[in-house]
Amino acid sequence: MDRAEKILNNLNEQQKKAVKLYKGPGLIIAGAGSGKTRVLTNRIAYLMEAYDVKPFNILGLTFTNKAADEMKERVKKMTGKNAADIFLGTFHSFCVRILRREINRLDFNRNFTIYDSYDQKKLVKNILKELNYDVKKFKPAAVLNRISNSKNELIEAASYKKDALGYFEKIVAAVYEKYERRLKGNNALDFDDLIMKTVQLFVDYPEVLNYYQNRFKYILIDEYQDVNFAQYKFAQLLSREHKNIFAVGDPDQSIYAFRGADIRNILNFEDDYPDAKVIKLEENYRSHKKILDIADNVINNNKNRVPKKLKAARGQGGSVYYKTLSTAQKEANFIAQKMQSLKGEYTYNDMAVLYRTNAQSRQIEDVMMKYGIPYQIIGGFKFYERMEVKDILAYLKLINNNVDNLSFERIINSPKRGIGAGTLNKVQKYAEDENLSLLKAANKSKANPYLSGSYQNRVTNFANMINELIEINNSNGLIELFNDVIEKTGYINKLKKENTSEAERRIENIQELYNVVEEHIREDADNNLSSFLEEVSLVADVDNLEESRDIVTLMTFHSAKGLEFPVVYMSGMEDGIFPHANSFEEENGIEEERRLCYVGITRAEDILYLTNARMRRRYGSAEYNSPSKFLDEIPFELIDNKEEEGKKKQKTFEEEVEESINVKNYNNKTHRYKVGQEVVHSRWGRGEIVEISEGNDLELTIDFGKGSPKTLLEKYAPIQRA
DNA sequence: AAGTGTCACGTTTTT
DNA sequence: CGTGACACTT
Repeated sequence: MDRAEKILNNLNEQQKKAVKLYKGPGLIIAGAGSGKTRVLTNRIAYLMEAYDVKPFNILGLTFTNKAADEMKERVKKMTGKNAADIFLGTFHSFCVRILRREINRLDFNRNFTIYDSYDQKKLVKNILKELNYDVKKFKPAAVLNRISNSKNELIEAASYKKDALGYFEKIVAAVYEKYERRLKGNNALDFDDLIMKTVQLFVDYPEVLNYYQNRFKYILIDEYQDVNFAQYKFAQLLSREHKNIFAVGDPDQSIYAFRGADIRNILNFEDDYPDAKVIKLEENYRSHKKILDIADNVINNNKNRVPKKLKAARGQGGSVYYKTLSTAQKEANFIAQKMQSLKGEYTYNDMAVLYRTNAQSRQIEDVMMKYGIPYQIIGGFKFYERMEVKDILAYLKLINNNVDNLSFERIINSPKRGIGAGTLNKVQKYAEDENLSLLKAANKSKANPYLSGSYQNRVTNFANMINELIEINNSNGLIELFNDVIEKTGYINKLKKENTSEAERRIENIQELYNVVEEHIREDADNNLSSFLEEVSLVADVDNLEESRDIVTLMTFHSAKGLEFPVVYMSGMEDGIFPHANSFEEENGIEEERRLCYVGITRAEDILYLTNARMRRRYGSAEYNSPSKFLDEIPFELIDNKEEEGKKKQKTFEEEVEESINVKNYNNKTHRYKVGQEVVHSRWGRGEIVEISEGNDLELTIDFGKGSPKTLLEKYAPIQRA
C-alpha cells in the first residue's frame, strides 16, 4: 500500500471524500467529535502524498496555537520531515508574519509592538481624559469595544466618523481617530489590527497579495464558524486566485459573536463560492449516545440553524447526572466528592469542570485544595497580567521598539526612582513640543526647560540605562538581555529588600518569566527579542493546557471548545449564570448561549454531570437563581439519577442550609464545626475535633488518632465534615 | 514623591 | 468580596 492510500485508512466514507478534495473550494460541516482535526491533518498529508503539493504551498489557519501544534505533530507523523515547511498557525500569528515583512508600506516599522487589551484600555482612557470626557460616564471598555468591533468589520476611523450619528458614536469616533494616531506614533498594533492591517495591505498593494496568493496555493481553515468579517475577507482575498479554500466548521458551535464572529460566514459559504463541494461529517466518535441525545435536544431549540443530527458511533451507554445543591460551596464539594469516587476508574486528567464565568473558578479551586485534588485552571491563571511581569515585559518592549511610549510610561518609575507623575508630565510636554518619542525626549532632558537640574539627572539616568540595554540587545542574546534588565533596573534587588511574602511571590513570577524565555529559545531555536515578545503576546490561555500530569482541568465553556474529556462537570447551570443574564437583552443572545451549552455537553465522552446551586454569592451578597432553562430542554428520561432523587424527600432550602452551617457563631459568621465532631483531612484522614479556639482566625485542634492532636487554622486546613 | 486610606463599582465569554 | 481610582497625609 502506498503512502497516499495509507492516509485514507480508517476513515469513513465522508471523511475520505473530504480528505481527497483536491482543487476548488470545499466546506466541511463537521459536527462535534466527528473527526475534523483528523480530516484537516489527513488532507494536508494527502495533498502532499497524492497530489505532490509542496509543503510550503500549504497554509493551515486555526484559532489557537495548541490546535495548530497538534496538527503539525500529526502531519509530521504521517509524512515525515517535510511538514516543517507547512505554515500551520493562528490567524494572528500568520498575519504578524506577513506584517513583519511588509508593514513598512503602511508607514509602520517592522519591530512594531503588539498591544494587549490592557494596553488598549489604558490608551483609550488616556485619550478620553485628554479629550476632557468623564471616564466614569464614558467607560473606556465600552468605547474600546466599539473600536474593536469596527476593526473586526474593517471600518476605519475616518469612515466610522462619517457614519457616527449619536452622541456616544461621535465620542467614539473622536477617540478612535486619536487612538489610531497614537498607535502609529508608538509603532504599535492592537489585536484587531493584526488582521485588519493585513487585509489593508492586500487591498492596497496587489503585488503583495499576489505574492502570498502564489505562495499559499492551498488554504485550510479550522473553526470557520468563528471567523469575523476581517478574517473572512482575509481568507477570501488570499484564496481568490487559486480558489483552493477548505473550510471546516460547525455552525452549532459558533460561540464568539461578541468578538465579531459571524455565523453567516459559514452558512453562506456556498453563495460566496458557488462551485463549493460541501461535505457533512455526522458520525460522532467521541460521546455515548445518551450524551449526544441530550446535546441534540438542547440545540434543537435554536430557530436559527440548519438541522443536523449526529450519529453515535460509540453506541449506547454513558451516564448523565443532574444535581442541585443549596449553595455554590456545596456544589463544589459535590463535584470534588464525585471526582474522588471516580478516581481509579478514571484518572484526574480524564475530568474537567466547566463554568460560564472565570469568577466561578474560585470556589471550585478552594474545594479542590481542600480535598487535595490536583488541578489546573485555564484562563484564571493571569500570569501575564501580573504587575511585575508586565513591568519586565514593558522594559523588553521599549528596548525592542524605542518609540513605544506606553511602555515608557509604565516603567519610567518602576521600580521607584523618584520620577513621579509631575516629572513624567514634563517629559511628555517637552516630547510634544519637540515632536519626539518619550525616550528621545528623556535622552535630551538636559535641554528640557520644564525640568529642574536634579530631575533632569534622574530622567537622564533612566534614559541612559535604557540606551545601554538597547546596546546589549544589539550584540547579545535574549538571556543576557533578560538578566541585564533585572540587574540594571535593580528590579529584583528592590523586591528582596521589601522582605515580604508578597515580594517573594513577585520574584518567583519573574523567575517564571525567565523560564518562559529559556523555553522559547529551546523550542523555537530563536534567540530574538522580537519573536519572544510576539509569542508572549499571542498565547491563548488554553495553549498552556497541561496534559502530561494527572490533574483535573478547570475552565470556561469557551476555553473548552475543541477539547474532550471522559468525565465533564457542567457547573453553575442556573438562569442568569448560564445562560448569562447579559445575554437576555442581546439579539440572538440566548441562541448563542445555547450553542455554548451544546459545546459543553459535547465535550463529554462517558459521563456528564450537570450541577447547580440555589444560592451563590456574588460581590459578597447572596443571589438566588432558578435552574437553567437549558435543563428544561433535556428530556427527563435521559437523566440517570432521577429515581434516586425522586425517592428521597427533597429537603427544603432552609433545612439544607441549617445542616451545612450554623454550628456556632464566630466573628458574626457562621462556621461548620463543633467539638466532638468528626472531620476528614486530605492528608491525615479521619479525626475528631477536640478543641475550638477563636483568635484572629478560627483554630481547630483535631485528634487524628496517631501522635498528638494537631492545631490547624480553619481557613487553610484541607478538611471537611465527615 | 510616596505611602496610606476610603469609596465606588463590577463579571460574561478571548485571539 | 476585590480591585482600582482618587484624596489626603507625610
